[in-house]
Amino acid sequence: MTAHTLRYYERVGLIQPVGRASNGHRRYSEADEAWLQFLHCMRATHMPIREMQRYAELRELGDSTSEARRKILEDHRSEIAAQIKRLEHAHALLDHKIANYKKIENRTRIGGPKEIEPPVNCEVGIAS
Amino acid sequence: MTAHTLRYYERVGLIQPVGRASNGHRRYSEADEAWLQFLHCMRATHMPIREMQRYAELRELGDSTSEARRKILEDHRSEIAAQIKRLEHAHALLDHKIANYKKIENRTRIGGPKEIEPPVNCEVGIAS
DNA sequence: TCTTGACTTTGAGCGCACTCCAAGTTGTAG
DNA sequence: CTACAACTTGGAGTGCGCTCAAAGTCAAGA
Repeated sequence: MTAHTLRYYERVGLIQPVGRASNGHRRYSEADEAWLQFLHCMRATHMPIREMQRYAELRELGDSTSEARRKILEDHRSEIAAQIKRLEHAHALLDHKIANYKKIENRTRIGGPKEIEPPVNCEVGIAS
Repeated sequence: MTAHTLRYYERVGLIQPVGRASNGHRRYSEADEAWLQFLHCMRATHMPIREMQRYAELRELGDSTSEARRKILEDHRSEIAAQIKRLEHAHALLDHKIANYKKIENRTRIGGPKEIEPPVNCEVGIAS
């Protein structure tokens, strides 16, 4: 996280105005750091800034917003689960395609294969 | 994928100029569709358009670019693996936090707990 | 014949999340 | 005392990936 980003997050209300040293420089408390780490983790998993703002806002309002906050987290958790699924699917697809590329490279280096193999585009989405 | 996006992809060279019906409307072949599906899968896993362009370009150049293309796919596969790791970490974190929220909600509804439990912020990044 | 709707084009516009610029202040090292 | 680095501010700029607007063409249906 860059200093620019930290200031940006403060500007847009993701973090409360942070403590200052006597010279006016920002001093991040451990609580600030933990919160920033959490924000970072949410951003790294593509939670929109808007949603993080909403969460931060509720957090400021205190314990009565607990359920609303939990719902936000649950929604994001679902989103994460969906992302994982997409990624795993793509990962498998790439395994398939990479293996296919290797096969092709061997063919062209050493010569034709002993048997004619079917084109490996036997699955949707394997198009070269 | 919207029609807008399809035209955009054609404009930026992700797909070759596609066939037309007699009235000038685009007609996507099955090969086009398979390729688009692949592109969609890559985008859904955050491959940048730039990299997809590079891949498409190599693909047009024919078999001699096989290794370069494979490298692109391998790089993206690594990227995907890293993403999965991040997501799984975040998922576990959210499990933790959501459980904690539920605990808090039960406490406030029913009354104090029988025993004083330690605050659940026992791990980095669990800050409310 | 007229209307409707789906497509066509070029080029501009938008939302997101930063990212940087310019000008100013402060603390430290030489 | 001077130079420099590291911070401060408000506001502007950037890059990505779409997304839409405006004006035009064409085919089918009432």
